[in-house]
This record gives sequence, C-alpha cells and structure tokens, in this order.
Amino acid sequence: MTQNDLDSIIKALSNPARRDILAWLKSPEIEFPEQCSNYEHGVCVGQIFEKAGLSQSTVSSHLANLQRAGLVSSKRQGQWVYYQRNEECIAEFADYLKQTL
Amino acid sequence: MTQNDLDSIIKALSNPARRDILAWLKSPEIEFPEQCSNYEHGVCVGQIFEKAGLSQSTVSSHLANLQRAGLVSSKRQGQWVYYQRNEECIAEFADYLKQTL
DNA sequence: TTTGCATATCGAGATATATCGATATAAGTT
DNA sequence: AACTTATATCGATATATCTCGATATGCAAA
Repeated sequence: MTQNDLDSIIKALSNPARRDILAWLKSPEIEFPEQCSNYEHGVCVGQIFEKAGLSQSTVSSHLANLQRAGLVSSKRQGQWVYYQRNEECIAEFADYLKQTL
Repeated sequence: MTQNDLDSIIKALSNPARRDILAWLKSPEIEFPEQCSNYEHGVCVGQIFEKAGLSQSTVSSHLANLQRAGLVSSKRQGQWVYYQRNEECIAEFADYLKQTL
C-alpha cells in the first residue's frame, strides 16, 4: 500500500455520501430490493442514484471516485453499469490502518 | 462511535500533513530528538513546527484539528503546549473501521 | 511592568471538493 | 435511422480546506 493509494482511499472515505454508498453495497439485497437483476456484479447506478438523494451526475462522480481509489469495481452489462465493493482492497486498507495508524 | 466522531476523524486523517504529525508522535524520541524536556506529555508545538515545513500557524491549526477529532490531547506546561497521541481513540477508530467498513 | 518566547486565533488568498444542469456517449428498442 | 434509457463527462457555481502573515494571548524572566 503506497502513500498515494492510502491518500486516495482516505480522501474517498472522507465524504459521507461515498461512505454511505460503500456501506449500502455491503447488503445489496437489503438496501436495493428494487433492482430487477441479480446482484452478481453489484448494483447499478440508477439504484444508487435513487437512494442517494443526489443528482445522477453527482452519484456517477462519487462512484468514479470510489473506483479510482480501488474501493469498488464496475462492470457494464448492456446499458447498465454495476458497481460492487472491492473487499480485498477494503480489507487491506483497514488492516494497514490498524497496523500503522 | 457516532457518525460525527467518525466524520471528524476521517476528515482529520484525510490531510497528509496531519497524518505525518500523528505518525511522528508514535516515536517522539526518534522523531524529535531535539526536544529538551522529556516526552511524558508528548511533543511541543515548536518541535513539530520545525519538522513540518509549514508555518507556525498552520501547524497549530492542524494540531487543533487533530485534537477536535480526539486523535491527540494536549497539555500546557508553562509556555509550552505538548501534544501526544490519544491511543485509545486511535485504536477505537481503527477497530471500528475494520468492523464496519 | 516591560520584554521576550511559545502558541493560538484571525483574515485573506489560493486551491480543492461537492453539486448541479446540460450534454455527450453507449446500448437497447421500434 | 430515430427514439428511449442508462451512465459519464463538462462547465459553472458554491462551499470547504489549506496556507500564510499579522496579531492576540499566555506565560516567564528581567
């Protein structure tokens, strides 16, 4: 974990909307019951948008931010783009912080 | 740990200068060998200021920020104010994050 | 009480972040 | 091809953060 990785992750987490999104993605079935498709690759942007109470562009921007930090990954399926947590990165970050903070 | 606590802690940690200071305070004897007094209550502002490469007022502001977040505590001894890590708060935060992130 | 040192606070300017609406892109539908 | 839906990008504005120098405050020494 480089200082740059750490920096982008902490900055990503420093925004409450992004923390909310990351938390919601822990339980997609519970947090996004409206979604028609399965949760194999996570939750699509529209679902998150509806729940977030922010504009579509803002939500998209937050998701891009989380992805740049490595905290989530995305997969396009037709018109939709699904986002899911990158548990490996998240765990590594939490461990690193517990170790070094 | 309330959402407010979490928010102020993460925001405090989102700045690299503040992360540096917090890291330095882990090993005062090594990082601040210049300090004349003992490290009982931590390190005084002037020492941190000299190491940080930032203005005195900026360093003071960063320390106040860390303290508001609960990550450090301060004790005045005569003219000097000593800052030290609040290990309890730091550990609680790291655990909370590992649990809930 | 005046002077000097250590730290905190204030006000201003610069940079970063959050947010939105408008629009572009990508894919599916008719 | 034209139209609709889903998402991303762009440009603008508002707010927050970082940083500084100047100054205030707290304390100690002369």
